Formats: sequence, C-alpha cells, structure tokens
Amino acid sequence: MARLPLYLRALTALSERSVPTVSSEELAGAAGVNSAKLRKDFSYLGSYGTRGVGYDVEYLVYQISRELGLTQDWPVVIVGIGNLGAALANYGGFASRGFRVAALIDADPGMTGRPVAGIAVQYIDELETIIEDNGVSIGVIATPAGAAQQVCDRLVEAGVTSILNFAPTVLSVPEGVDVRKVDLSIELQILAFHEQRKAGEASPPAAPASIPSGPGAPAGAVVRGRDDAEVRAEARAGRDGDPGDDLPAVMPA
Amino acid sequence: MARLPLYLRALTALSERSVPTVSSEELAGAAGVNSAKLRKDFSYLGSYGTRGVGYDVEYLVYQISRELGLTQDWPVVIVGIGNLGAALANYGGFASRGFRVAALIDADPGMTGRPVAGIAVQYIDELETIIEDNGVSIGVIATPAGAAQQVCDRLVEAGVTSILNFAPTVLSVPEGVDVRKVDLSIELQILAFHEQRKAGEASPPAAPASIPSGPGAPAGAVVRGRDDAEVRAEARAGRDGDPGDDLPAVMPA
DNA sequence: ATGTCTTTGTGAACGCGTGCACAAAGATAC
DNA sequence: GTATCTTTGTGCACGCGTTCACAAAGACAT
Repeated sequence: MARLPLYLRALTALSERSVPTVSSEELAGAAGVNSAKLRKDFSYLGSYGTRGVGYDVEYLVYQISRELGLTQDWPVVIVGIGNLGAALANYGGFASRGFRVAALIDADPGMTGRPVAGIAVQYIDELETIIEDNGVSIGVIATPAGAAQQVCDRLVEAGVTSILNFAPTVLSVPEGVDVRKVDLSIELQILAFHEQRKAGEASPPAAPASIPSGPGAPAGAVVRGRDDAEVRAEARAGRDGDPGDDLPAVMPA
Repeated sequence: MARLPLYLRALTALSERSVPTVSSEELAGAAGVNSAKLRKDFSYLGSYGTRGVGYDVEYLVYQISRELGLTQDWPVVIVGIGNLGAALANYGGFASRGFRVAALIDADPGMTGRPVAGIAVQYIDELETIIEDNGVSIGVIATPAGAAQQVCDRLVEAGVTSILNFAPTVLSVPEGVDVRKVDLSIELQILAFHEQRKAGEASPPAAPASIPSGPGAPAGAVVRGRDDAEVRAEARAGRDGDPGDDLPAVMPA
C-alpha cells in the first residue's frame, strides 16, 4: 500500500487544523485518489470508520503511523555526500517522521570529518562498523552510478535490507532486500515523452519543413534530423561509422 | 511506457562498448525486466528486430530517443534554489540527454544573481517572462511545500505543461498538464513499511515484553507504546487532549 | 422509539499489465 | 538448396488493482 503515506500526510494536515473527523470523500479529494479506493485501503488496514460520520482523524493518524512503522525511529545512512547527498542530509523530510540520519559516508578522504547538516562525514571504510553499531537497516545511495552497485553490495553484506537508490543504475540485490529507485533523468524523460505527444497531437500546423515522416510515425518526430531508413542502413552496414557522435541528442551516460 | 528510459540507458551502455546487437533476453536482464515484456514494448513501438539475431543497438537507441522526444532539447526551469534545487541544478542528468537548464528561479531576493551551477539565479517575478521567452514547457518545483501549488499555478499559467514536483504536496493542475512527483519521505516510509513487515515475520522471538497485541495485529506492532483501544477511546472523547504531542513519532509537516 | 439521512464497507465487473508458450521468420552451416 | 537453430513477435490466459454501485450501519432529528 504505497498510498498510506499520502493519506497520512493529508490526515496530519487535518489534525493540525484540529479537524475531528473526515469523510472518505473529503480525504480522498485531499490525497488525490478515488474515495472507494481509499475506503478499501482502510478496510484492508482493519481500521474502522463510523458510518454516517466518517473517520476519526487522530485515530487514523495513529493507525497508519503504526502500520508504516513510524512509531519507532529508523536510523538511516546516506552514502555519497556530493551535491545530492548533501541536499538529502539537509532535507527536513528525513529528520522528521521517525527517520534519523545516523551517518553520512563518502569515499572521498577529503570529505572525511567535514560537517554536513551538522553531521561529520565518515570515510567509507567505516561503513560496516557504522551499520552494525547503529543497527541500520535502511541505506540511501547517492553516489555516482559507477560506485552504486559496489556500495549496495557492502550495505547489504553489512545487514541493510532496504535501499533507496538515487544513482542511475539498476541494482541487483539478493532476495529479501527491498530497493526503491529515484531517478531524475527517467522522470524527465517520461515528461518529455508526454510533452512530445501533446505537441504532436495539438499542433500539426507547426510542423517545420523537413524530411517527410513515414506513415504511422508520431508527428513529433518531425524534429529529427535524419531519416529512419538512413540510420538503420548505416547501423546495419557493419558499424563502420564512429559510434557515439552520430546520434547527436543521445547522452554519454 | 515508463520503461523506455530504462532500455535506453542499457542500450547506451552497450553502444559505448560497441556491441552491435543484443537479444531481448540480454537486454531484459540488463534492464531488470522480463524479456517478453521487453519484446512487447518494442513491438508497440513499431521497432523491428531480426529473428535469429536480436536487435540492432544503434538503431534502437535512435528509435527510443526519438520516441522519447530526446532528439530535440527541452529547456527546463528549476524553481526553488534551496539545497535540493541547487543539487538538481548541479546534477549531470539534467544537462545531458537533451535537457537544458534554461533558468533557476527563487523567491528569495537574496539569491538573485548568485551563480548556481554556473547559472545566475533569477527572481521569481521574472518567471512568466523566462517561460515565454525560452519556450519552456517543463518545470521543476523544488520549493517548500507551502509555495508549491502557487508556483505550480504560475508555471501552468505561463505555459508550462509538464511539471516535476519535489515538494511534498499533491498539486492540482488543469487537464492536459502532466505532473510527476518525487517524494523522498514517501519513499522512505514505504521502505520502513516493508522493513517492519520483514522484522515482524522474521523474528517473533525478538518481541519485547509489552502490551499483548490483539489477534491479527502484525507482529511489528509490538513496538508501539499504547494500546489501540486506549488511543481510540481518547480520540473519541471529544478531543480534550492536546493534539500533536500525544502521538510521539508523528511528524509536524 | 421511529424514521430519515449520511457514510461506510464490500461484492462484483471491468480493464490492464504481465508472463507463458509457441509459431513464424530469418540466419547460418553444410 | 536444404536443414537446423536461434530469436523475434504475439495470441492467450491469469491475476491484480480499480471502480461502480448498493446494502448495512450508525447518527441525528422528531
């Protein structure tokens, strides 16, 4: 149930405004979901609302917090204190809600000892010790892509069973270890995809003079500089051309 | 098809190693998906592989790039240059792959003119002008939660039709505008949820002496400090108690 | 106490994405 | 030219999540 945190946030807001009860309809609106879905979620959870009235806000907040395991606090380590790692360390969302940054770890010796968000960065050799001493079971990877799998392996080996991965790599982990991925470029690419579709459907008059696009090709494709067949033929021709700079808009990593 | 970026990344890696072709099986392995799924995805895309051989790497890279709209470059603006916004501006994943940071915008006048990642931060009054002058259609919101909806409205009004939201809020947007959300606390909470379930199932002997948990309650619930009925009763009693400090592990925002 | 009204909880249908399994297609060797 | 072998493309069935719609349940007014 990935929606529980959403409900919790909406409920907390209501709680602060001292609203005693909410109907499934209201809460669903605030969380941006269907009301029937919300009711079903709560019924799976075992929570009981009151028919004719709604759900008791405080009670639900407590129930969901408990279900999510937020009544205990979870020590987390952040590995890779670059731009992103530092931002994460400073991010308030970590500190609150039962999550405590137990340590910041970096592979650059120059970082060691430097305080980030009030916590001294530790060298990566200490990783295993830190995990074990603090009973850390959640690790955050904010390293470059190349180091991610390696760090992941060490975390898992040391006892971490949940990983939040910000590096643009697919991590392979043993059974029983959970990985969640946050990938900025992928999100952007998905947006670009939809954006292109919108542009293609909306403004056929905006099509610039170019190579005639084949039938079935989306209208957004007119921006491309080369014909499909051309590229395909070249690619098939034994790859004599220099691979890498013949596809301009494609990134290096 | 949210998997295309994943494929693209794997394919690009292969391309750099000058691998001419891949089978669906290999590529699926690298992307961490089922091979049948991958083949079906590609067939929807209209791409043709060669039976008995596999897919041509270069051709696929080009096709997917085109499908995702990566053959043109997309100017994006980042609004809210705090820790996270600055990290995003510095993040390499933006600059490459057809995305160009057109502007950094912040509501703090003290930030105006300060260079972040080589780009001078602009004051939020310029938002509309920037969007229109640069033809920006993708906006990134990295503001505090309170300002997010407001910024969102201005972005949309100015012509942005795709938004990547890092603020912990549900944004409401008109039809036709795409929003993707990246929420760190939610990711962590989901991990904690699974973590708790694992702990509950795995180590029943580890249950500390506590209030007897009711039947059907997950074992992880033993960590809680108060009984269900107790909280429920109190919550129902007209909310005489101080709301907010009686639920220890629950966060303020 | 009774009736009405609101809102929950859930049975059932729908749709979609996933994965299996196999036939068609092309390459490669002989 | 024929046979074999690899790998794609896809028909089909399964399972899950979503949504509709309605009956049961409780509150509230009379």
